[in-house]
Amino acid sequence: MGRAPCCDKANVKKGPWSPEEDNKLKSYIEQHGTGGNWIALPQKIGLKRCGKSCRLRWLNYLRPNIKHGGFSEEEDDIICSLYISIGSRWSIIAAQLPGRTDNDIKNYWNTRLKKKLLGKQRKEQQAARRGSSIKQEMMKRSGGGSSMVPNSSNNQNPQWAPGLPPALLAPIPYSNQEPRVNDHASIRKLLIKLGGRFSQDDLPIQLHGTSTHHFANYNTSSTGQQIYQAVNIPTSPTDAFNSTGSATQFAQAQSYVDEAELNVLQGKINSFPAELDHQEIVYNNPQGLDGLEFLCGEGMVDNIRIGTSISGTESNFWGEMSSLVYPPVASNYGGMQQGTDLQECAFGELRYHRAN
DNA sequence: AAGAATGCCAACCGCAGTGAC
DNA sequence: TGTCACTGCGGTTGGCATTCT
Repeated sequence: MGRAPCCDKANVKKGPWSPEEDNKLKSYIEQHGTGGNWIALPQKIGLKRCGKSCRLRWLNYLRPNIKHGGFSEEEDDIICSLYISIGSRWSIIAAQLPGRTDNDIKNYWNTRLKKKLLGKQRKEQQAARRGSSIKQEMMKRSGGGSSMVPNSSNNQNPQWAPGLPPALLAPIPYSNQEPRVNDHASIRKLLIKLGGRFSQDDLPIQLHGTSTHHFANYNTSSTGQQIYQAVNIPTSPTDAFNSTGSATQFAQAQSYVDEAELNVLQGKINSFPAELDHQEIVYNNPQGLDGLEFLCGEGMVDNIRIGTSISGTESNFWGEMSSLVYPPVASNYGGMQQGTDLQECAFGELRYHRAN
């Protein structure tokens, strides 16, 4: 049985909104609120629009404190980091950028940011190509073994190596002659760069050590591996929050600053089971990798998607992978394990938005 | 200067989740 | 417990603006 249409399509206006329509909608909502029923709203105010259309217009354009265009580099970084972490969950990403809408971010990603990263990837490929030929030449001369597995002597950043997933440590088979980003150093550099400042062309890579509300700090563990801590961002809210739809509410919390709603939200967050870990989150979110082929090659993503490494081991791969992918923004591993910090962290972010 | 190509963004569409009954 | 209506989300499209040839 098909679903009944939400409105009479024949009598509904489509296309761009006129200033009159905007005024009607805006003034009504400002005075009366949405009334919790978007479908009925256009009839109430005499608009020949679908309720969904009204909602979209309000959320994406008429709502107060909406910012359009002019994305800062910090916002770029946040978007990229979150995209790597959680994929195209635009509403969640938007929740981390006050004043931005999911539609705005989605458009920005599709039209500019992705291309920007692609451009960087191409640069990396070219650099990697040059680098690998030099490396090969050196290996020939020294008669050395595998060039793909880094070790402390040839790794520019030996501290980073322990966190490498097997798939990144192993050579990736590829069929065509076009060199892809399967060169370890290139992947590492690219991912580190993606985890750091996306906007800067030149190394050295600058990680977020400065205090922003998203990237508060990162520490160095006893093993020397960098551990990132996101103070305000919950780890993958969609999956981290339970199935009551609270992720959606979290995403909206930035704009709906009604105290009652915040209280409801806090209740949901407080009931959140915090035992989920990164592995589960990423494992259950294979679609989060969609579109990332351009970052590390399709073969890599396929391997990631099916949850197996080149070596055939699955055990620790996701944990390692997530530690690689998550870092700058969404990782609060310790907090997740403790099962409490996420709640505080999530609500801290809400407080932040509310304060703004 | 004009047409074509590309970029950009607002809006639409359809699906999935959720709650009410 | 099942059905239905509503909401929210992500993908896609249409059309205007800008750039290129």
